[in-house]
Amino acid sequence: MPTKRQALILAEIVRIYNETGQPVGSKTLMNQLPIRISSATIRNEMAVLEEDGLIMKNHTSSGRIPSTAGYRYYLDHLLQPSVVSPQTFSTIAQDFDHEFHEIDDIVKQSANILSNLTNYTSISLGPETANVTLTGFRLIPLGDDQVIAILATSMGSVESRVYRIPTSISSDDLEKAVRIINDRLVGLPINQVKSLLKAEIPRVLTRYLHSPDGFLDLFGDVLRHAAAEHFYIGGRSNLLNFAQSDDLDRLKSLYQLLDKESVLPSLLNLRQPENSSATKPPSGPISVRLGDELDNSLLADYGLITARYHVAHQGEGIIAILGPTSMPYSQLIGLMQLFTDELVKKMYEYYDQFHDDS
Amino acid sequence: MPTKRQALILAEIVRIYNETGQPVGSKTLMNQLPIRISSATIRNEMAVLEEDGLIMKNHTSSGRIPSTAGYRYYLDHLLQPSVVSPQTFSTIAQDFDHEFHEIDDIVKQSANILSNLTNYTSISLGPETANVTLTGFRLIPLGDDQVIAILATSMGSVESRVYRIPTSISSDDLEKAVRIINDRLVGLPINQVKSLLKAEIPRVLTRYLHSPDGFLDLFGDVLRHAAAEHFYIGGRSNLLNFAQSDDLDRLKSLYQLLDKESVLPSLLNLRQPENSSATKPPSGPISVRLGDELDNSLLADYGLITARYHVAHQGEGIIAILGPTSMPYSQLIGLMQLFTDELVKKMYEYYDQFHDDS
DNA sequence: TTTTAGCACTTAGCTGTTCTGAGTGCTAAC
DNA sequence: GTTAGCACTCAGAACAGCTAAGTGCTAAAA
Repeated sequence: MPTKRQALILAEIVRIYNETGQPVGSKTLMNQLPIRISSATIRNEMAVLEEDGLIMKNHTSSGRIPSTAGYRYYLDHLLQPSVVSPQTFSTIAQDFDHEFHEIDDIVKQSANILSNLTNYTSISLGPETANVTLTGFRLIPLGDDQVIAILATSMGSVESRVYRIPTSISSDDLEKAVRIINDRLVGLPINQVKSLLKAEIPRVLTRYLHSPDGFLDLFGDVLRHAAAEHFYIGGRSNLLNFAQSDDLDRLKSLYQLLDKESVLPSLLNLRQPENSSATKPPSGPISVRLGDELDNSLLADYGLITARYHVAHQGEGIIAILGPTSMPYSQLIGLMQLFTDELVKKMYEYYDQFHDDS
Repeated sequence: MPTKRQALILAEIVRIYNETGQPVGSKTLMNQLPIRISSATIRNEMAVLEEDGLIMKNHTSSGRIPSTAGYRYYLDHLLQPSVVSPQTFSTIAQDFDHEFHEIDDIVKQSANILSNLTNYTSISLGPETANVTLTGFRLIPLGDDQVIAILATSMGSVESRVYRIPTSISSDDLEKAVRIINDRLVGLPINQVKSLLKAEIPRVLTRYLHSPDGFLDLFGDVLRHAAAEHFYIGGRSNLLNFAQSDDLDRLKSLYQLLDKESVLPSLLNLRQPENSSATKPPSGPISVRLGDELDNSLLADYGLITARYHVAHQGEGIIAILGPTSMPYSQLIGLMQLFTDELVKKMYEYYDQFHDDS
């Protein structure tokens, strides 16, 4: 536990290091600190901070930079979000000023706006599909032997995919199957639909249809796509802004990491393993995880600012900023608060068009 | 015009430089060349090649590397495609061994396969939509006041998008409008549909509908999306493989360039300005353009291998490899020939499912 | 007990020098 | 026309010296 003065010094080191990118020495601190103490005193205090593992030096006679633990302490105890400038505010409002046809377009656009605003990479995931229900399933024949399968959910999201009609199944049977699906499954949560699809539905269909397999594959496929979480990543190329030029290999791996949809959920701390007290979910709508906490060696020098937002009747969405450990957290967190507010507003605007009954 | 021996030396320089990445000196050449001549003779010949602008040196006493003009000459006169190894062949066949539901999935996959195979970045564009016709348009109501608009083309491609029903228009009118569209436009080439949409259709609709604007916007939007060329880019991160670590900024610009859909057509030499004899379209199905020829200062050190392929009744598709000026062209061109063959085969396989009448 | 001035010490990074290896251009002989 | 030989050039590595920034420690002052 650092003393109050030590904390002040730590905060100042974080601030200056963020501004300059250079290690901070005792003299610089003496000139910048609001209290009048000598550089020698600061050196003594810094020695303590270093013993506590909150700051470190690159070599014996260099200034200090915050360690990951130091950032952690700063984030937990010292940081206060700064207020966002009015023009930033109006930039956001302006960028969102489109008419969106699909919720995913909003999510996608949010990632782009945020990465433009911050010059970091951002990851956006729309409101979760947890308690979303199936509202309809259609098969529309298209020409010769193609159909388009359309699956609609209570979220207003629509998944449509094109299939070849399995030759094993008659169009009569298809109609029957669609009717059965709609009769039995509309109104149920997607997750339940998924599990029913494995057990009950095949039994029911076999009773009425000759060979239900082709249809089941088709329905399962479109369902899987509808239920999948779609992450949107904005400003990938911003990763190049702060990469040291000597680790192109790591950078490449990182790029490939972001393209793998499978790692993003764990990165954003979804699907937490149940009793892992090690990395417990951060509290509060905005949280920051640094280095090791991201559970990926590639991200040792990175930080992730995650903001969760709630959309009534829909669930929780997430938007995050990925950048170097040293980011201007104070500004960014202030920005994220405002940003999610605007994003949620836009989403309500979108949903209100449909669900006036909510 | 280099002599035969000079050409031999040039080809060898290209080969060795591609293998080692290092400038090639006269002694190395003496050991590698199939003919027995001394290093001094080689030096004399190289002096001539340098005068002709085909090779150059980094500094007074370094080995030679091929200049862009040298590569150009090599490509036009000396290169012969090498034969692809059987295991590469089977890798390609294996990677294509999926059942694809949409033509765009094949195009997308082709970009991924090619970039994995070559460790370069690849750009893929499906068969052009030039003589593709509209085969149907549907509006399917979804719940409250959403519709999904579906536009199908003779290529078997389907574009579906979700819209809010414009409040200005009654569902009765919508049905009428859809009927009119189908009666008048089905069977016409997409391009013609586009132009009719600007002139005739609005007039016709106004006769039958109260306020056709909302519908026209909607139809125009889905049409625009259906007619747009969708480029798929595979292996973006491979750009990092051969980037000098000191030009991160250029690299970033390049990344952003590739994300701009608007520059890709000109990069692939589509929509050639009519009388530009400067960069005349390269002949043959596979062509290579280098440095300046790409008309983009960011690409001064890059080369683009473009392969065109023809799919009967559909049009021309393009797939390209983007890499450094120094690529193993011999292998890559051999590979591209095989690859497009496989790709075309796959596409016929796909289309044959629908158009048995072709 | 805390703070401060002073000083010896450390280190990265810059500068300049030297040395070496690879390669060239040229000349004179073959 | 070809080759051997030689002087010359240049990048890059290795090394030393210097400077600027910063540290830790000690002893005196507050």
